Amino acid sequence: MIDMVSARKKMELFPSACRGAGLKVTPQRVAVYGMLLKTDSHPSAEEVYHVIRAAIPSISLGTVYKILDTLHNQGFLRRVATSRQTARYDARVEPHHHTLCEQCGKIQDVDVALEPELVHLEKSTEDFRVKIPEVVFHGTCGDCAQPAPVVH
Amino acid sequence: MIDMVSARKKMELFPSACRGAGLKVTPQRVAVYGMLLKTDSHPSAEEVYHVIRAAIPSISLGTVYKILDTLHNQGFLRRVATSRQTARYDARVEPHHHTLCEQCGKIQDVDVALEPELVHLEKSTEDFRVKIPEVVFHGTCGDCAQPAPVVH
DNA sequence: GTGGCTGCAAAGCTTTTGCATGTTC
DNA sequence: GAACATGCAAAAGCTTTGCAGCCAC
Repeated sequence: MIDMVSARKKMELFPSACRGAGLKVTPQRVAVYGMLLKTDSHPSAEEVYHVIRAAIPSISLGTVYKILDTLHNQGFLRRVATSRQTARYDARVEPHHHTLCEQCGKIQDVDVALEPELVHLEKSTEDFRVKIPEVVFHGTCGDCAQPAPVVH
Repeated sequence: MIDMVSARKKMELFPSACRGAGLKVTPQRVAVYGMLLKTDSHPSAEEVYHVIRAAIPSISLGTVYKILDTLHNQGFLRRVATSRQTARYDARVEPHHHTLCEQCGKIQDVDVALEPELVHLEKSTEDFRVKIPEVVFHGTCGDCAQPAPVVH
């Protein structure tokens, strides 16, 4: 479920945040960031590309990759940890966690704070600076758990 | 740090565990599994391939991929969650967690139980069957945190 | 002997790179 | 106008697939 208030705020701040980071405000960047703010499906680069093409038909997949990389490096986006080949993106940079369906790859948000344990864990990892602690719940989603339909 | 006692036990049980799962016991499989038991570096398929080649020069990369896939499907291996393209493997299937260096990709084990919180988290995710809860600590490892050496 | 496994090569998917052109500031 | 971003195409990286021959059981 998306927090539209927070999403709108981020969208409003985006242009000045870009300029503050030395990035130019292009329609492509705005569209990619806006799209990621409006979804909770943690799309891949390819999925972002297909959605953006509806609004900006001239955009290229390579540009989408470059934008995702730039926004990730600047901290506008998170790359969700998965055990698959394809990168998945998330504009919610606030601490939260994910379920990952090993069958279909679906990623869902898990909004549970992990404070007391986290402090403990961070202390235990000397020689490593933790930026984002993320719990990945590997498993099977509701759709994939259902018995396969009988084919006659 | 590797628990050699546990690793030796697993190696001894491997042949019968394979047969029990309907898998044949081939030198290639034994070598791949044995190699992963002896390391805590969470190697990629390519890295496994290079090590195994020293013992079995005829092995091919495709075979390594197939073996890793088979052993993962049968629960002998975990695929570690990362935010990179390359899959990383772990023969320690018992619950434990990882640090992930966003710079160099290094993965290290974090051995802290997460029991009380986990129960809480599992309850909170209806419609999803959790198999493995894994904490990924995204951040920067000691080597990458060091200031770049001055070049004259 | 049979079914499954290996080795090889080709193909597929995801991502990166280089460069000319276009756009933001 | 300068610096940066885009679009395009080629290439690189990782993984899967198909098939003939081989091996474990």
